[in-house]
Amino acid sequence: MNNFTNNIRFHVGESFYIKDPESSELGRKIVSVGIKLIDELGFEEFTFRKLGQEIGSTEASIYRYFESKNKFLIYLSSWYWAWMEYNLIISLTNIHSPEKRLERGIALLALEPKENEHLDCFNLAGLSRIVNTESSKSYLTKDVDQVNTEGAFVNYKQLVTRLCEIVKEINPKYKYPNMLLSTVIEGIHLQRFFAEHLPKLTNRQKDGQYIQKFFTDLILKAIKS
Amino acid sequence: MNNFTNNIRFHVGESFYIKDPESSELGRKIVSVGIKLIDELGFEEFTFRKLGQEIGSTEASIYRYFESKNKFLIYLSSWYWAWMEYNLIISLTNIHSPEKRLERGIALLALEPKENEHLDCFNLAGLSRIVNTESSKSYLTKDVDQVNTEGAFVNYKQLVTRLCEIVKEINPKYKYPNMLLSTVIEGIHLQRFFAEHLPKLTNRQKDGQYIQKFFTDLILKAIKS
DNA sequence: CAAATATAATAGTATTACTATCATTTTTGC
DNA sequence: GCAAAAATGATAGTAATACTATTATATTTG
Repeated sequence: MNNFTNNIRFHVGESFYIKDPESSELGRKIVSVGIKLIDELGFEEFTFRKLGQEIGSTEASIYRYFESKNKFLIYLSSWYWAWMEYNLIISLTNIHSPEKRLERGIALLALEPKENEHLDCFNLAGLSRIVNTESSKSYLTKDVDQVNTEGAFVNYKQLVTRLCEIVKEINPKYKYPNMLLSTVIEGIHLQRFFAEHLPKLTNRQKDGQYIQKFFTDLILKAIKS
Repeated sequence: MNNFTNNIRFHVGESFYIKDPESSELGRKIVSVGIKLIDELGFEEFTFRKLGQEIGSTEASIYRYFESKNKFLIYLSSWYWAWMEYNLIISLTNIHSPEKRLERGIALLALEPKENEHLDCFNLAGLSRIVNTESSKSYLTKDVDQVNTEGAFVNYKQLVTRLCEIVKEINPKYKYPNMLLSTVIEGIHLQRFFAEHLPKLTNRQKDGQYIQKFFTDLILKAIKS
């Protein structure tokens, strides 16, 4: 059914939780219902109070796991990127052509997990929607430099770096691999959002893979020398 | 010194203000100091109370101009995009080659206005930074469909449409002009932000024009048939 | 100059984003 | 099996936010 072993854990920097939520029943409930609530309400309307009520616990208990809802969001995003990197590694195993590797990478980034697929307490479809819509709010703030030094974005940067290496294999002279990859990743999120809410900013096609195709085409043409 | 006449006004949909801020001294103060405060504090920390104190007025008075700080942000963004469209029109006058037109369009989008340049009560450098960093927060919310029907994004969409037309001139068969342009516009904002705060996600170069060059290169390669 | 309108001053409400305290339950180490 | 430690629950409290309401005072306008 799935490729995961029971032993794998995705690492999130310790600055972003007070107590590891994967270490207790309550912690796992906070994560699973937290994902559901952010997905339903949006990050602005989501509060620890509402989450407490939903899981039959209290605000105070949640604060023993996470310092703030911003750190909770960073925690979730970081986990997501660690999980994506793992997926990437698996998806690229034994694929040798760098073009194929890059294509597969984009495909993975553009893929929306199936509803109800989950890994431990993480609902993947919900988490993917959250990262899509909410995660930019974790860096578009005045404290970005602070949380960055605490490691909020290492998992994300590592994934970008990994994909950049493939670009460099294809064209070592290409001057903008990091810009290209970060533009593409954020662009995928944005286009997914636009397709649903601001369709005049996209070119939706019957073919469900058009976002992936657009970005694959974009990236491959860009790095051709 | 500048190209603007005293008679030009940029149109923002009426849903986004209660009373036209350009119609009174207080209104103009709200806008000019509002821009300054959002720029300094970030949108999350910005409040009407702080703005009231800063301009020697009260929260209640500001609420007579704007229903909420979200609508204020939409107002500012809409004004910005109307202004950008006007700039674009001027910048493209008498330029006939569509490639040149597109290049100039990107250059304009990537340009950061000089400090202290302003048009009426709008400080352009500050407003540009706000649009860069904060404006995505006006659509990445659960009420995006509602504000969209009220016209929050018409000015933005219109600019995208205008640029798409140039793309279609160059290659009428290109399938993704809207995706390409919205990706590029948002990408420019993102890369500017990354250059300052998350440099590992960019490829900063000594040449101050590298963002513009990257996106021009990207877009022209993408639409080549 | 009266009437209309805009602004200021003040107060109030429900909610948020926390922190603090203390009692109770659960876990653990011996 | 029990005491000590740790985790959770229950409750309360604070400062700030995002507003709304009321009334008084300026300012504009016909």
